[in-house]
Amino acid sequence: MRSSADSADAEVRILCGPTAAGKSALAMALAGRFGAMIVSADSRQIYRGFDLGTAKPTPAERARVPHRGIDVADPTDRYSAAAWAHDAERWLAEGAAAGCPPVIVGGTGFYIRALTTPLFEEPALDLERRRALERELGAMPTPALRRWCERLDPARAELGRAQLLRALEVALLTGVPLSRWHAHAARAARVAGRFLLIDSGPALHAAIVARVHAMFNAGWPEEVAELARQLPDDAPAWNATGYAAVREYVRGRCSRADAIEEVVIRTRQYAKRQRTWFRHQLPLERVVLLDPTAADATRRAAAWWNATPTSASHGPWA
RNA sequence: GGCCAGGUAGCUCAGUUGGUAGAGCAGCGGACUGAAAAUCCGCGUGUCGGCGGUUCGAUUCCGUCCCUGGCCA
Repeated sequence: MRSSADSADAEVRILCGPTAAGKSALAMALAGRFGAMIVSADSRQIYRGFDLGTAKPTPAERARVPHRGIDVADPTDRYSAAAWAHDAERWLAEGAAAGCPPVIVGGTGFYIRALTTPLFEEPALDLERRRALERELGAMPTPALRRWCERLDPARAELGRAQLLRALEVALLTGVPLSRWHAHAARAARVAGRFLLIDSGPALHAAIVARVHAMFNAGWPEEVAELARQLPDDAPAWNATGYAAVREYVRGRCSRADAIEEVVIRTRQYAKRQRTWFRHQLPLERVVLLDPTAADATRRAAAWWNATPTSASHGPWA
């Protein structure tokens, strides 16, 4: 049935969910079965050298299944959701050209949404003014930023520091509040997606503990010691979960046990934020939930893979 | 065995000159348009170690017992 296969490919398949839930293993299984290409939607796996602590696919896995979205930025670079969405369109086209149906796999929901629901069309910003402004705003305490934002773009004033900085930057550089840009400069989506939301539920906490121990045993501290030798402490890649704690450990400022405990806590908090994000930010009618530890998980994942866009919306709910 | 210091939220502790208690961390919920593994917001009933006594009223004062740590035997 040629036509049904074509329509199934019209929407890109997206595996998402909290960290350590088992997305990668499932993606590898699906890719092996359907000859797919994996496109990583992970804001930390993009950084070269940050391997063990980001649970990056191993060289062996990358030899077995073609991957994109890994090792595409230097740890001192500031990557972005917009950059990922732009690059991802290219990667998806590469997969199609090679005859590999692409599957997006990752926990960075914001990146994925930037692809399926594009960010607004940003006007060209004066680079020099932007740098100067960044320096000035960066030195201000968060409450001051908030007060200023209440004047320039009140709709954004309740958000976090990073969002306040962005709102002020856009308002001051373009003369138009960011929330107004959002309302009037929307872009049409070029990629539609359907989602398999992977979550192992109550088993996730234990899985995180096991994974953190495995990372330490695999030589994560050695990786961090080497990175710390080469990179400034404020390189953007360092704010990957746990890396700062492991750096403290390799510098002798805390015990191995303390570092492990800290990383476990940070990872759980991260997984919780991801759950909240996926629970509220995804288009529900395009989402199928799956517990990868369930007995029939592989069968159900394959069924999701083969479902046409129409049947996906009536698909099985976990 | 004796002396001293403690026993209050999951953890570390504060406090109540007697009117049943609150911080940090953890946890839970939420926000999220070019830093997103980021950045923020909200949420605190717990036999105040047990049992007696004094008191209108005890987590607080007294007695006793139990537990933990330290010192002395």
